Amino acid sequence: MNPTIKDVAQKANVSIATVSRVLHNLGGYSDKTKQKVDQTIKELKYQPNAIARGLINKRTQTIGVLFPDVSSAFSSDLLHGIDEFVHNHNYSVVVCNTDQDGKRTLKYLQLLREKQVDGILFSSEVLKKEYYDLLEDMRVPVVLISSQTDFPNVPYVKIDDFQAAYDAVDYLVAKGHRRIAMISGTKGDPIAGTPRIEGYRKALEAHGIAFNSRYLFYGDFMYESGSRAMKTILKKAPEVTAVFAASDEMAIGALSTAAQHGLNVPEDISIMGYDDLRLARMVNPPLTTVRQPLNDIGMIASGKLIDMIESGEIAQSQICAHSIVERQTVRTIT
Amino acid sequence: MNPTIKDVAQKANVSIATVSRVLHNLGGYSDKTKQKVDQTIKELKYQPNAIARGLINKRTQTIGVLFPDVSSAFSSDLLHGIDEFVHNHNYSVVVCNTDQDGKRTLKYLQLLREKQVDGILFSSEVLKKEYYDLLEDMRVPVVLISSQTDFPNVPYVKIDDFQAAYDAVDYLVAKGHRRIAMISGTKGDPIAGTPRIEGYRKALEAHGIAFNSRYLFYGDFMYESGSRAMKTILKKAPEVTAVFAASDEMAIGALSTAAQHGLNVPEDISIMGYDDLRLARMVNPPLTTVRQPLNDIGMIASGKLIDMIESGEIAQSQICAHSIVERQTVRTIT
DNA sequence: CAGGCAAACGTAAACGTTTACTCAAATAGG
DNA sequence: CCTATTTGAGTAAACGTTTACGTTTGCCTG
Repeated sequence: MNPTIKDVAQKANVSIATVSRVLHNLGGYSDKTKQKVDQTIKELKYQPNAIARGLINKRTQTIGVLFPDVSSAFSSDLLHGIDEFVHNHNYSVVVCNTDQDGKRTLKYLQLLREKQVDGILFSSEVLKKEYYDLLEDMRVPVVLISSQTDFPNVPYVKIDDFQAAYDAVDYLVAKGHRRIAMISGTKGDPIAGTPRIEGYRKALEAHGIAFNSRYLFYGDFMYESGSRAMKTILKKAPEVTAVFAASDEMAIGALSTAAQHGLNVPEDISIMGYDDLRLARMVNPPLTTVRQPLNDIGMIASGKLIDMIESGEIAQSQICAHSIVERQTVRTIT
Repeated sequence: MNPTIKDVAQKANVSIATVSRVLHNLGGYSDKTKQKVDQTIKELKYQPNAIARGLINKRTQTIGVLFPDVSSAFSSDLLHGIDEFVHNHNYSVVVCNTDQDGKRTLKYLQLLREKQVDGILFSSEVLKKEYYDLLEDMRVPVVLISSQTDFPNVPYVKIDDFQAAYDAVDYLVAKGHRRIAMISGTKGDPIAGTPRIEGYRKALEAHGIAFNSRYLFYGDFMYESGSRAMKTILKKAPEVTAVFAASDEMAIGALSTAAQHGLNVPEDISIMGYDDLRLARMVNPPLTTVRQPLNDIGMIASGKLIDMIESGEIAQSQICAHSIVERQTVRTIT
């Protein structure tokens, strides 16, 4: 249907090898032939077939990206960075939405294997043994995003969750708060759960504030759960002056609930988020939060992955810098 | 490296044709051979190579999706629906972020061609002649999302923008508003711009309210532009009682600005959005808006595209139903 | 002017499948 | 028991590239 390299060769009266050579600037042909070939390529509007190429050099110039939820603001910020970097380096991205479902994840991994992707980016999920085994089998480089693992040869890029939470709470304390509640992520989550809780505890302790389990609440990172948690905070621990949420979405849920209960933020209660999604700037008042540079993280992870693909060497994990972005949901208590 | 069909054939003492046959349940082999083959497939952990398969049947089971901005909430809602449908039908998705840049778009189209995608989903952008020509050349089915075209053989799926805007304004009028401003999208945008403005005008006229160009403002669908527009509304047309924004993001920008100017929404001014992104529920007060069923639109468009790929026939365009979702940013004026 | 060498190009195998064609053995029909 | 048909299987071409290797030509050197 589409013209092939063979068509070009025939029309230009050369062999396909020659066409291939001029296509790749490999030398071994005269200027005259180059001209002739270039010319007929234009005439026929010839486009190389990446599939055929992939078959022979065992490279598809494609990477697979797995997200627990593509439609979340978190994932799409990451995806933006990934897409940009990856395309700039002549790769493409195929996205898969795991829905946090092990079966689905495994299925997608199989799919990516069949499609011969050159590497895999695995985001925001813990790398289970069964995933790891399959990945090992595939002999394909993997890098984790916003996650972490002890399995060998799997670098990750993320921020320091413990430190970020610590800094957030430290910030709150510096602003004069002492009765600080936390809306944590999913209970037992070893990546985005426990470390952030630990950061919260340790920061409290460092300032001589006893950890009070009545001030610790669990959500699932989503808006509704933040909203629910805030309701119980308001009921059971109304003396709290500040709430630290382990995600912006939960923080915003808390914010709305507070407002709906007639509280002013930050006058009556301070709220601090985690992530710095685009959202955080858009709510009102704008959310003070700890920033994960998601776009950069996406780019860095892609960079590492492509390095691994092209060099065959294992990249180093990287901890990116977080920062606190002060907006208007935290007040100073005097 | 990985075992191929040939390895399986050798180990099982059959020909590769036989292996291929049992792989595809084509019949023409005894139970005994099937068992033997299935067995060795398991032993070798054989996985078919989709690249080789793609080369021969000229199908990659992959579709390309172009977004102006993958990281927008709008795109990611669409992507969610697309991803789900597409994967359920044994295709994969490769995403491209055009940044609304013609050069980039063309480049991606080329890329998708080289990668031999089976079809293309083109979202939220007008199909320029140069894109269309290239697409024609590629001989690949295309369907437009949230866009429209007169070019033949390119179906689209979207809502009725004129009617949706009309209904929104009609709703506002029914609530007693008469001085209604509009924050429109990009000036001259033939899809998401003009028709919505027309809906606004016509709805006004239908109720005997004269269109007043002082009440029409232009943004670019993004948060900041809504915010800016609101500022000028407040300054130049403070008598306005309701603002209809052509996107949720702009509506939310307007909302924040109103709040920052000490106005209560909806008591002092009503605001209505357009899209019903996840965001709309999260701001506060929750945004009244006209809903585009983005997830469904993504699924429907994917369905049409896959139909076209598999049947070779051109699908019908489809206008999806919009609806007004009442939340708390519009008040009744008596 | 023979010999050698580089430049310019062609030949063909390989990548891992699918599938049209062929063929032998088994079975069925008369 | 012989022929016709079906069943079970193998052979090889094809998909569109890349690339190792081979071949031809012309030119330079001694």
